[in-house]
Amino acid sequence: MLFVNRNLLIPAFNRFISSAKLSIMPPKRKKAQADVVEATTKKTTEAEDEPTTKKTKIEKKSSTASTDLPDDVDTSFPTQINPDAKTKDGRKFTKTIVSWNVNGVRAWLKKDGIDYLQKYKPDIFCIQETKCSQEKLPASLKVPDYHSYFSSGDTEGYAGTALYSKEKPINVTYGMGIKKLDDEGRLITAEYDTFYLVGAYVPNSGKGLVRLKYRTKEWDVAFRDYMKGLDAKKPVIYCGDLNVAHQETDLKNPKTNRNKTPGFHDDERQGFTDLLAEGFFDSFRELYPNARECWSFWTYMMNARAKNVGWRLDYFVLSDRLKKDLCEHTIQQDVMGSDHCPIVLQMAL
Amino acid sequence: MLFVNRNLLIPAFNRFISSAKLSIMPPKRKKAQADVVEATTKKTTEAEDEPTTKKTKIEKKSSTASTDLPDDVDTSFPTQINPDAKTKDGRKFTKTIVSWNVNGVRAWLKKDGIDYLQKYKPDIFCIQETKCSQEKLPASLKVPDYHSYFSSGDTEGYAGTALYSKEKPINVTYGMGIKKLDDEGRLITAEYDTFYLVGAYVPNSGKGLVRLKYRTKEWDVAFRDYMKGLDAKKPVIYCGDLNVAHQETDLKNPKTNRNKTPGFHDDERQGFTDLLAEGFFDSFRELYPNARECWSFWTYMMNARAKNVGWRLDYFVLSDRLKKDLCEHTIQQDVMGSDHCPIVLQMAL
DNA sequence: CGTGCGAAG
DNA sequence: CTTCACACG
Repeated sequence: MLFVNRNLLIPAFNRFISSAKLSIMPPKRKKAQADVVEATTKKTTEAEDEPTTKKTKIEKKSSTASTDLPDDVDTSFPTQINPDAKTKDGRKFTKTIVSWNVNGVRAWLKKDGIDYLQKYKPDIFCIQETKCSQEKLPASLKVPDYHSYFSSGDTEGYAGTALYSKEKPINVTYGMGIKKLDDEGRLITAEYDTFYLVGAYVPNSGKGLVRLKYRTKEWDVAFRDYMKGLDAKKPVIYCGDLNVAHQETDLKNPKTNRNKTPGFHDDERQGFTDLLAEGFFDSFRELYPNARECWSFWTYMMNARAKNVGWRLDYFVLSDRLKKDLCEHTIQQDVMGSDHCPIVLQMAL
Repeated sequence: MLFVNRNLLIPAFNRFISSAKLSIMPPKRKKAQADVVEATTKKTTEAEDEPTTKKTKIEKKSSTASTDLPDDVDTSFPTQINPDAKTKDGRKFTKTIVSWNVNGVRAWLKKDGIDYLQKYKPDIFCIQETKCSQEKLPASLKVPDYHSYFSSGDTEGYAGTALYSKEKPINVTYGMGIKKLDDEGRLITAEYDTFYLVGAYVPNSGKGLVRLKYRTKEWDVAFRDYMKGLDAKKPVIYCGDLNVAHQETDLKNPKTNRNKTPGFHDDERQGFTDLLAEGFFDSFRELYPNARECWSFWTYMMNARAKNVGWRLDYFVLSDRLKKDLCEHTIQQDVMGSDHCPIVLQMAL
């Protein structure tokens, strides 16, 4: 009969694999990315993440970095969790916290994303962009051994966050108590004995930066106050998709994206700087100031992940007084299931 | 690594097959359908195609039909094209004409629907519900040996028809010359030496029959006039998705759908009757007045095709004076790629 | 259920 | 590119 040509299944199956569930090959890191040759028939769409520079660069020995560094400086960072992570002064970690923008919790579920919990058993698991109203949350999101909390906004299928916790928090709150900023389900705060855990999906400034003002003048400002308030009571662990690449080394193409693409506008970067100035630190950069290609996000467009053209948008930002308890920060770049990958914080708390 | 469990691929692959490209099993016809047991956890959604009757019917020897007939009456009809089809008076067919509602020409293309042309090489091939504006028509829709004509409406991705012809028609027109009815790309007329070929996607009356008036009082009325006009000049072959099940034997569940579901409202049926009264005939019923389960459409919902709960919505309606040239009418129920299947007319012209 | 749109990222 | 909403069938 028509359509029963079994041979047709092979390429279809391959397409199926590469498109959907799983990727066998992790993205190549630490390889000369400046040499990646652009497709010759490049449709000048938005050039978002692709530099238009085609100058035949003189090859360097190990030109892995988007910002140059002497060859003897260690630019590496961990992408695999260290089961023996310790603080500087030798105390072993006691808590594992994960943050992951899952880009649609229902799609992520179909890709068996939830298995992550079974496999890595973090103490706290924050996810962003659930894109799912309370009513439509699949039952399979409930997981044994975890208390779970879901926040969804007013607009169906937009934004939304969730928090899983082995230990039942003392208290869980949603938003920062400001109506205008709390209607998109972007913020969950869990209070524990010795710290606050804040999971956030910071508003994207939008195409054409149409929402830049809302993001920087409203959200960032109010959120800074919110963090100060918490920090005055207990130290804070703040994590999530912060929708900003702080420095030039936090995205592949700083030159082409600066003040053009949401996530790398000077105002967004300044907002992050201002937050840190209030007594917080970027735990990843604390541990790996010279790390390069440390992306946690690759746009689905233009094959960015395969080419490792990415951004670091996901962070653990901690109260300064937690610095002594910091053990490790991992970026699990080979875990698939979203356009972001999970980031993992290990603390001795 | 996570997500590399090869065993997970098997069910995923099965789901992939059954959902998308191809179905290995043709729908079971001519089997006792009245005995099909309803799923016990039946969510009373709309009961559209499912009778709510659960009375334990007394089994009949061969209760294939939705309307009862003596056991010795032939209720069969061809689902495979007859390469030797002849007229009543023994003249072999010279022309093969196919009509198929493809439910999105781009999705249909991905399912290799276009291969149908290579395989069956009809002289004329009419498709409905292309759901594609002119600009977005994929290049692969152009096929060697065929002249092709595409009509698309004003609203993106809605309705639309096309016509392929081996022989170049004398003339091709779109619509019936009435602005209000011509803005959805529903009608293509090709003039040949000895006949007109009209391919149509008749407006669906819509959920809640919100568009019943437009369909019956405007479209049906105007279209009858249009047909009369053509028929006055040359005999007409009119085909397409007429969005009506004419008689009770033209759908699985006449009782539950009558005057409720679009396609089986008395006004729609009357419209069809009125058209025939102008000097046309339903070529399928002419050849197979007692045929049962002769569906050309199964809703994607409720597993209707697997259960063979369908409708005959696709027709070849011919000018009475073509009756002598009629050879065969096939309903290719095992050709997949849409929620409709192709219907095939063979004529000695 | 499945197709296509349009918004969002 | 991929998600989701919504419309339509």
